[in-house]
Formats: sequence, structure tokens, C-alpha cells
Amino acid sequence: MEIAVPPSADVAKRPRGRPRKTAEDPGDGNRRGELLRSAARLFRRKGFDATSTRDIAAAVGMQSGSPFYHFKSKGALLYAVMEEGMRSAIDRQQMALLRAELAAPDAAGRLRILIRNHFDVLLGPDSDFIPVMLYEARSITPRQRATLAQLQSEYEAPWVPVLEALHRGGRLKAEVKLARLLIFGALNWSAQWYDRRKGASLDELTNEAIRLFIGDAT
Amino acid sequence: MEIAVPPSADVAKRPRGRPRKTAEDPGDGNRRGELLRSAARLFRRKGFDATSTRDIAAAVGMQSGSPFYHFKSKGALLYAVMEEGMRSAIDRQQMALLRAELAAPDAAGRLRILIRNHFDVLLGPDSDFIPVMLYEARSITPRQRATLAQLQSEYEAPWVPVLEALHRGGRLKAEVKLARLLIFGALNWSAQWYDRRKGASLDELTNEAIRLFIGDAT
DNA sequence: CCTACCGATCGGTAGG
DNA sequence: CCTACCGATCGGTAGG
Repeated sequence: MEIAVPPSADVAKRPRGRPRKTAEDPGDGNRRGELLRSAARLFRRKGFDATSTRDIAAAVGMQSGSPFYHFKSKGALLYAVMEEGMRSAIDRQQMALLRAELAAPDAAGRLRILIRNHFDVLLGPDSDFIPVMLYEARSITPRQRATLAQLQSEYEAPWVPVLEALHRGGRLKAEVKLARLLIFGALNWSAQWYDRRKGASLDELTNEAIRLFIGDAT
Repeated sequence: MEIAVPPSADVAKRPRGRPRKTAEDPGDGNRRGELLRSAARLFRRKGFDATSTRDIAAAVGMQSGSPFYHFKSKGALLYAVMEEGMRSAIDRQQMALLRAELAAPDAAGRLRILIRNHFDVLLGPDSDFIPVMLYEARSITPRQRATLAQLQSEYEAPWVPVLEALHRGGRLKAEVKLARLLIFGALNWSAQWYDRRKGASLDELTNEAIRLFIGDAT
């Protein structure tokens, strides 16, 4: 049981300085989170350079200078979108793998889990963050790119043993390192053409991808 | 043996009006072609919005307003890069197929020709035009996008019967339409990670891609 | 193709 | 978080 706080208290306590940058407390009062989501949507639709900070401010009902109260610069906002996207993707992938653990899936089954989750992260609801990371990497600093590369390694880590097992078993014919790059390409490119409102479902997409890479899923 | 022309003659004959827009005569005097190549390189490296027309002008040794003597607008320059890229890619693909005709390749062999040529267009020398088309499509008008889509259909046309034959023969397990999208994704994404100076050659890349999609090439 | 220039937009900031 | 603002940059043009 939590202690009720008068609604005005939260407003009254609002600090004068820059708010904490951590993504804790994503409640309704979280203007930073709104900025992040709106920025992700606009960066994806129009690109980073073609999106003005005024566009983003207007999308959340702020004045033109106000985003800089929450983010040091436009670039910091872009990077925050990307990092948030990667951390969320890693978390969701971990969850999906843990959920499937009970069924003790074989390598093909684990690849299915990974691909299905990847499509979800890429094409599901609220899926602007990862496409922004994939297609706007040019606009961040080398330092930021290096940090993101670490998160990407973390994300790809569970794929490696799965692909190696399939390669040993003769199901995956291509060499593992290049296979991984080609497979991620095939999946990531779907962000360019997939239309949620028509065509295949994410399950069907997953089926066909599995068939393409390792033949029938049996 | 060519007839020597006094260096001043070319300069003296330079026309006063807008030069013809066709890509004929790509000789050394072709400033338009230089603009196109420099624009392609800059658009690829920095993105369309982050590249100023001044950058492009400087890259070919012109003053800031001069590109507009050759192209009506910055957007027209971008579109010209894309269209030139597609027409060249279609031509090269036709040539590759005709060259291979003599060996009367089967479907797997024809797929190899197509993939190898695609990697060449995408990753070979002077290969900025197609990546620009792939990654800057947001910045052109719907009308221009429609025209480019026609050229892309023309480019993809030879792939369809090949993939259908492989599907019928049981070599390609995935459904043809989705397989095509996933395959192009795998190939196109290589523009993001391939480094000509290290790693696999384009032949090796082609081999592994074939293995991934239809198993050993035998 | 150069010179000289304009209007618009943009990221960012001071001060409250 | 708003108000008011600045300096810089940019696409594009007139006139030669």
C-alpha cells in the first residue's frame, strides 16, 4: 500500500534545475519521455536534420526553446532516443528468451524467438527508436557510436551460439559471421517496406525468414 | 588516333544558356557530371540535409551559386543522382546477364550473376549513387518516388523468374515475394557495414549469400 | 559560371 | 518551462 500524495504536491515540488536524466518514473508528468517519443517519431519520418527542435517542441505543446531545458542539445536528444531504443530492445530480447526457456527449444526454435522479437522491436507498436538508431547513425559522434556499438554487441550476443549450433548441424550453410550480417540486413531492411496495415503478419514474416535462412522449420 | 584540340577552343565554345540535361558526352569538360559525382559522394557520407549546395560547389571548385546553373534546385540534384544510379544499375545488370548467357546457366547460376552484380553496383568503385537512392528516398517528392519505383521494378524484373524457378525446384523454401524483399534487404544492408579495404571480397560475399539463401551452390 | 545579396530557418541562450 | 532574442547557415536569385 502506497501513501497518497496530494496532486498539488508534485507540482509544488518540481525542481528548478535540470531534472534527473534517468528514465525512472515514466508517469504522466514525464515531459522528458514525451519529448523522447515525439522526437523518435519525427526523426524516423523526416530524418534528424530535417526535423527542427521547434517541430519536436510543438509536437508536445512546448515553446521553441523548451526542449533545451530537458536536453543539452538536439544531438543529445537523438542519442537519447537511440540509447533508449537499444536498452529496451535488449530487455525485451532477454524477456523473450526467458519466457521460452520452459519449452527448452532447440537452436531453430531459439532462432525463431530471436527473429520474432526482432520484428516486434522493429515493426511493432512504438517502434520508432530502433529504426532511428539504424538509419541516423551518421548524425552522432564517434564516441556515442562506440557506446552504441557495445549495446549492439550485447544485443547480438545471444544470436551467436544459436547460429553456430545451426551451422554445425548443417542447417545454416553460410559462414556464421557473414550469415549474421546478412540476416540482420534482411530483417532490418523490413523497416523500409513493412506496412502494419496490410500484407503479412509478424508471425508470417518470421516463418518466411526462417525458411529462407535455414529451410523448413519442421 | 584523336585529333588534338587547342585547349582554348573548348573554353571558347562553352555555351551561354543552360547546358543540355542529358548524360551524353561524359567527357572531361562535363561539369554537370562532376557535380553529380561529388553530390553522390557527399550525400552518401553526410546525408542530403547535412550537405549544403556550397559543399558540393566547393568540391568541384565552383562558387556557391553556380550549381544552380546546372540544376534547378538541390532536390533536382538529388533526384538526378538517384535516377543516374538506377539507369546505370539496370544497364550493368543487363550486360552481366548477356555476358553469362553463353554459359547457359541454370537458375542458381543466374542468381549468382544477379547477386554478384548487385554487390558490384552497391560496393564497387564509384558506388555512391545507389546507396544514396536507398537511404535518402525520404527527401524526394512522391512524384519522383513513383518514377524511381518504376525503374526499381525494371531492375528487379529479372530476379523474379529466377526466384520462382528456385522455389519450384525446392531450393528456395520461402515464398517468392517475401524472399525477394528479405534478400534485397540482406544485400542492401551491406552498404552499411562492408569495408572494401578489409574482410571478404565481393566474390566471397556472393558465395556466402548464395549459401544462406539456397544452400550450397554446387 | 561568378558576384553580391536576400529572406527564411535553425540551434541555442539569457533571464525570469 | 516561457519570452525574446542572436548569430550562423542555407537555398536560391538577379545581373552580368
